[in-house]
Amino acid sequence: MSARTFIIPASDPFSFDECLWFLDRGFDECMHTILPARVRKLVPLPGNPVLVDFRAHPEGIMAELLEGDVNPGTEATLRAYVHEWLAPQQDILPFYDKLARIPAMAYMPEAFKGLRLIGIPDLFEALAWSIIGQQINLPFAYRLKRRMVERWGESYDFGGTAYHLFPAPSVMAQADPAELRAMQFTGRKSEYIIGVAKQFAEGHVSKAALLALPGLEARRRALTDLRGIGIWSANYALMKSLRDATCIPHGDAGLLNALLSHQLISSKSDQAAMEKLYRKFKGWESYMVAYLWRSLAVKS
DNA sequence: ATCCAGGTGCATT
DNA sequence: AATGCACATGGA
Repeated sequence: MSARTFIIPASDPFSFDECLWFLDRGFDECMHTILPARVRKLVPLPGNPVLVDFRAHPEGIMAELLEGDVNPGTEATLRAYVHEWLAPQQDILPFYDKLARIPAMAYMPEAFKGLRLIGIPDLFEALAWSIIGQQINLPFAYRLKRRMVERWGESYDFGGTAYHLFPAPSVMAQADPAELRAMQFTGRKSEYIIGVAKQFAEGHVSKAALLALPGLEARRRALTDLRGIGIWSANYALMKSLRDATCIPHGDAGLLNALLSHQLISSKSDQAAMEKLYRKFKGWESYMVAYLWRSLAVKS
């Protein structure tokens, strides 16, 4: 009999509460369920989805398998998944040193202590989500995602609560764009999502293939070659799914607002100030963005 | 009402 | 290479 409870160690500083904050920002999120001091998620281990309960533990995170079969490889795969999702073992102290050098951001290591960049391990999910979120407000984007997930994603009911997997590319590749359109996706977004799904289903795109490319620029190019994936979406997916540390979703509405509110730029077109700031976060650009996004939730 | 939302692709200069 | 525009709808 295999263990059903795992301790996933974290490197200091790590805050499970900050993870929960991100996962529970008041949006209609359908990919996990928040309970007091814990989050439950259907984790898509290959061929064997498992329902996992995550909560804080003195050493980091405690993960408890609530439903699903435990195989010899389950623990290792689950640990790898959590690393891609929450990165509890990433050493963020070098990033905090950089924050401390920017007066307007020097409060962040204390205010957001232990916050990690929360990832989206499934590359197709990250890309589809980036398409959904283009040029609309977040509450509406979450509503669209829920409609798509509930219509095409695998669903499991545990104790009266529905848990979902993000729809597989092979399923979305066969979807009728008119159905997405009827769910208030734009006609264009319907085409984009189904088109990207087809590229996955036909084997032209995969996370492994993207990782095998020689460098960031090649990866960016491979993504922006997809119709519907512009530079913003490519950088978003590289940051959230491949956990590339150096990606900035240039032009992002939230990022620009955060830069303005911290008076780090004088206007949304102040490219010079942006580049000057970004240079100071070399190697940690993605974390800089994540923390600026975090700051948006703090009332000014 | 009006403007802005986690933008992108395509047509026109 | 730069600029303009449609896309669709919700929230403030």
